[in-house]
Amino acid sequence: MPHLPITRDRILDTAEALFAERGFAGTAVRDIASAIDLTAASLYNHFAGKEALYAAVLERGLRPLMEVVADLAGHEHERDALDATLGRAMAHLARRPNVARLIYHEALTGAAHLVPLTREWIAPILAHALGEMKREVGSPWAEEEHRRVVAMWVQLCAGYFAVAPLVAELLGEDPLAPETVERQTQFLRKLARLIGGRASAPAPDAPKGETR
Amino acid sequence: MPHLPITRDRILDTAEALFAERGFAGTAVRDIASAIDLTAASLYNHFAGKEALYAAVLERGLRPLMEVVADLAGHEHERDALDATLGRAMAHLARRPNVARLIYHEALTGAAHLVPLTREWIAPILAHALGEMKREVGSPWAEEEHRRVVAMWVQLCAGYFAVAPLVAELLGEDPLAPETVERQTQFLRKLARLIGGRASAPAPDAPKGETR
Amino acid sequence: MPHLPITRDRILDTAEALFAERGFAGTAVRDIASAIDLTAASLYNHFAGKEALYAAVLERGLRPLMEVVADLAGHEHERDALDATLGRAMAHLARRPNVARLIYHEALTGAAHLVPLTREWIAPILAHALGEMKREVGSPWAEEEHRRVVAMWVQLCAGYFAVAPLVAELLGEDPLAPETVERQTQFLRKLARLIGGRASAPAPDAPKGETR
Amino acid sequence: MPHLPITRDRILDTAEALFAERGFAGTAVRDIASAIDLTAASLYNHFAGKEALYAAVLERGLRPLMEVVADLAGHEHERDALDATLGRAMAHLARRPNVARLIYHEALTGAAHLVPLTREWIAPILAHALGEMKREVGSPWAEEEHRRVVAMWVQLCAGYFAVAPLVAELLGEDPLAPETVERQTQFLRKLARLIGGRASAPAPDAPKGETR
DNA sequence: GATGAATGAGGATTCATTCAT
DNA sequence: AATGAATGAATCCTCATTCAT
Repeated sequence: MPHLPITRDRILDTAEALFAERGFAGTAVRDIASAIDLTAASLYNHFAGKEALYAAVLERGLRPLMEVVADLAGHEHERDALDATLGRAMAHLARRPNVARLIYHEALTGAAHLVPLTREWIAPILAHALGEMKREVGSPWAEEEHRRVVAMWVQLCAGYFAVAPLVAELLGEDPLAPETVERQTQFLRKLARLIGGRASAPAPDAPKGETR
Repeated sequence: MPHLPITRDRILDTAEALFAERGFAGTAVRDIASAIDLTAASLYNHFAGKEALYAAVLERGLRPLMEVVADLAGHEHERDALDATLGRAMAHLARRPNVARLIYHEALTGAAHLVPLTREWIAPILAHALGEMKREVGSPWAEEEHRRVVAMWVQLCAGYFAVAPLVAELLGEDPLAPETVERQTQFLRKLARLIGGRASAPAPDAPKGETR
Repeated sequence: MPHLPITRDRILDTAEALFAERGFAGTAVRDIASAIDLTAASLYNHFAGKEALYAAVLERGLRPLMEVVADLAGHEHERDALDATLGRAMAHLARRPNVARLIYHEALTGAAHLVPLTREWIAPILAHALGEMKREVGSPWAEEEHRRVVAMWVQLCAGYFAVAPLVAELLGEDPLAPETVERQTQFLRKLARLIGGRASAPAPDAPKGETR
Repeated sequence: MPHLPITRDRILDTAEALFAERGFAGTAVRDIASAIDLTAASLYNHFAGKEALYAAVLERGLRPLMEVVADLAGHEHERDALDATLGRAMAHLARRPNVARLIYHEALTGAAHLVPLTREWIAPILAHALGEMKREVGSPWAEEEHRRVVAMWVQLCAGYFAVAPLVAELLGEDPLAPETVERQTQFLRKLARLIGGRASAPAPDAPKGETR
């Protein structure tokens, strides 16, 4: 049972929020520090610099997400695999919407920090997913299109949370509210069924737990 | 037949590229200026400031895109409307991929500049699109889901170009190459057919021109 | 006929004085700037950075000194060559005592900036001087000692000005006052005669001009 | 038989090395501390501050040197006094070359820390030395020049070690190697004989012990 | 004695912007 | 139009120092 988050974690929390909101260049170290009543100088007792802090934020944010997805890879052969993947990924992102935004910030600005991480994690996951899709029967997608399908799901899951602020503004609903997330998840599952993804054939039934 | 682009346009071009690449905060006025062998000071003879320049870039980039979409709204009732929309939007974005990235930068950082523009343009377009969808027969989507469908298409069109740099890095293909864009467009059309969008029912036939 | 020194030169002047007084690490860019009623930011319109400014100071200070010495090399064969060298070098250093101090600062801290300059200038001069000494007749110095003789003269000329502040403090006389410099020069000439330097044998007569 | 040097001495050793290398302003307390696997904070358990540490370094470095010279003053009347002085001073400085560099750093930067020490030590020594020189018979030096002679010897002894790094770089020999030091010492003794210092007349014979 | 954490005071550098020329 | 020069406000970061543990 953890106590109050220790300083280092509080810094990471704040930094994550600000980096997600303003991007790397738009975020001042001093702002991160002062958001938790710290001096910028003090922050340097915990992180070597802005870059190092940013890297730590990304690492901490992406690792669990990668693990969620990688974990899925293990149960892929089950019927409702895609349903479960969508559920868990959406649940995870709903709890850490900033991670989605960080990913998009990175993707937009060249992904310098992302590439090393993704080389390590995304590549194997992608390979696995593509393998699964190939084995699928009755899929409407040609093998050449499989990567596009994967990319589509990423866009629809992560992108939903990444652009949430704009959606909130335009549509007047809170995209992060639990019910909204749930509705979006159901929407994605319906989409999955319509386009005959891996889990298309049998059972849109399992209640599956959205992870803690 | 345009001559050498006059200074103002060259500034806009460069600014668009840099803002798209680095975001607003990450782009220095001096970098924009020196990219076309100009002093930062000179740039102020053409634009009132960084903000004004950024606004001009957005305006110039978004207006034609809006018009493309708005134009579609006028011929919506035609059979292959969605197909045509996808084709034109993708073609437009392929020519101005930076616009997509600008949109995403904006969406990620609160969309302060985007909101006024979108209030003016997006709202009516969205309303129209929703109207069309409602009139559709045999659609698998409940009315509650219509907005999600629209958002999905936006994500899949603009998002594709926005995250192009990362895709290029990860997939090793050039997402902006004409053939790649064409394949992605075909992919989206296939998706449209599978999920029974507005144009789903009847005829996936017309060849329609991709503009320019 | 030059007018008021242009800003860039005034910066160099001030920087030279402060670097000579406090060393590189001990000198704040802001102090240099404010000494001529400039903002630190303004200084960056003239020099790329502290390092670049320092390099420019060294370059500007050392080049004429090198030329004085190199020039001597051309008239080495004359009788009173060493006398003339001492006179000119001392006169030059008396006008730019900061240069001597800069050299010593550099020598003490690793000479990172000095080495490239000296490789280019000192090496040939040293070679020439050694050649002259070897040709000398009746010299009390073995060839192995020639380099030590040269080093000695450098120490006694430049060193005199470099440690001038301490001398001033300890001895209570102003080492930079013209009469004091003249007396030190005479002292060195006497020393030269005593140790039978290159020009020792014949004529301590020439009136030699101390350069402009 | 000394054990492992206790912390205080290790700090002084490291500080001496770094101050000699980089000067006072260029040396960070943290660097001194971390060089012996200590925290900067811990260093404050041993010294009141950077200034105090620097003063302690100077004190520890200069006192023995002063004593060597002062000791000489006691045996001045002996024939080979200057020979012995040179030998001991060079031997001492060869073992503590950093001291020479510290002295020069001080001399260059105003000698704020040096002046109090020198007032106390140098003044009497200087007075004594001058007295000895005056008593000398057959000296080529006028009384007015005596102080210059003393200053010359200081420059040639201490200066040799102070600028050693630059010499090493330029001449490609290690100025601190025992043989090199010995050769330089012999050179200075020869110089002493040539210019008829105090010990000029008689015997360059004494075996002299290089002190401790 | 040692240290993690905190901090005020700089310190180098960047940046958007202005203005006289 | 263009620019060199200037600048206030930041921005990232370092440093010497303190203090509770």
